[in-house]
Amino acid sequence: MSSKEAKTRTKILEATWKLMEQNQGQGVRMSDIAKSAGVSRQAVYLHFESRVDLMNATTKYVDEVLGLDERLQCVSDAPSATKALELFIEVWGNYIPEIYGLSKALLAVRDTDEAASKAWDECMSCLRNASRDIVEGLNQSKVLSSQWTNDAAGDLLWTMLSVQNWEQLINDCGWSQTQYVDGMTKMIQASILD
Amino acid sequence: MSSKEAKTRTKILEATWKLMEQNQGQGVRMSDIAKSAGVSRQAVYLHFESRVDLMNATTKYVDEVLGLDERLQCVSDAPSATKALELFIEVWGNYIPEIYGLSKALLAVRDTDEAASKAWDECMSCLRNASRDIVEGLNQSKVLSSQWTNDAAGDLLWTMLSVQNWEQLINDCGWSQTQYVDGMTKMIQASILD
DNA sequence: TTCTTTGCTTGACATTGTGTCAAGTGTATC
DNA sequence: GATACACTTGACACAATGTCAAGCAAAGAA
Repeated sequence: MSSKEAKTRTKILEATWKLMEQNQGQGVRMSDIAKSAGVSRQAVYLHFESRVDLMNATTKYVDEVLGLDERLQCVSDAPSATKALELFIEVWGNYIPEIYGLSKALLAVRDTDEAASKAWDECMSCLRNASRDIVEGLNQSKVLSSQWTNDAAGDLLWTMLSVQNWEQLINDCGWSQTQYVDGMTKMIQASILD
Repeated sequence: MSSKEAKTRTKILEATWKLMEQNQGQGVRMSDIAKSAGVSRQAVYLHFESRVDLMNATTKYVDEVLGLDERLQCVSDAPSATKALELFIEVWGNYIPEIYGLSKALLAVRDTDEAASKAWDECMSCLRNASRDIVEGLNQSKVLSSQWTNDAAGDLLWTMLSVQNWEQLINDCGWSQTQYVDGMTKMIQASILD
């Protein structure tokens, strides 16, 4: 019964995800995760090498479950490049709250751990590539502001849509989710469109 | 000789600052700081309650030494609101690299420690107020884009100028310092000016 | 049914870094 | 010479990660 192993693994991943979101990525111990998953602390170490390894695996797991790629599908199907930009901001902007806790946890260890950094970058590269594609589309439709190169506009778009900016506007400035999406859309349109 | 006490205190603060910048705020232990300051580890605890207390004190110290307020003086003296915006972005943008290491360290503990959060917010409120003032000036000069309220534009300006955005553009996107200042200026002008 | 393997448990232990405590040292000052 | 002060020294408590070895219970093979 090798499915038992997989089941336990999934239980641990689910518990990790849940706790990370509950506590916004802060102060979640290995023993908390084990308890929440209904297994011993050591069982966690039988499935994952270390805390960082577990977090990376959880990131991958969450990514599969939530399916950002599929959500971004509708962006590719957009009738125009400008509409694609709008949809992109909306889809990603509404995705952030779902992954916020885990993101925070990953970002916190990113600086001290090479593997975590890689995991985060991998996750982000999806967004970065999407940003580049959008900008490329805008450029081909001749609506990209002439003051930017494709690369610069892509970097800016990607940076503006960072989890940290979302966090700052929502948490520190008290913006609502709709305010965020609307505001970001207006701001980005103003800065990179002609 | 109460000046000896102050001297030791300063030595510790200087050592903390130096190590934080050297290691970009990561993996700096109390014993490292003590050794670098040339005092015993316990001496550090005689001057500062805890690690977080020390970091907050260092933040204050650095703030005094570098004098952001004075640097921002030239912004107030600007001949026009639009020029003030330009100068603001330049002064702050060039200030970031000087406080980057310490900022990272402070941001890292911000989520787990109330006192650190307060210290950071206090430091940021200076920038936030400046952002508000700039926007207010732009509004009075009738050059603020009509799509924003004063508050929203202030929040956006402040968010765009975050240390994290600087970090992402410089470290992840490989922008140079000049590219950052120029890019930010163009982007912000495009988004909040008429 | 018995034997073995597999997945997990249990409890002990090493390690690292923070923070505390108490006794001791050296040195200006009265 | 006595005193107070700033710091040192070394031991300790504590929390969290990660390791190790022995054991247990159930599934599958003989």
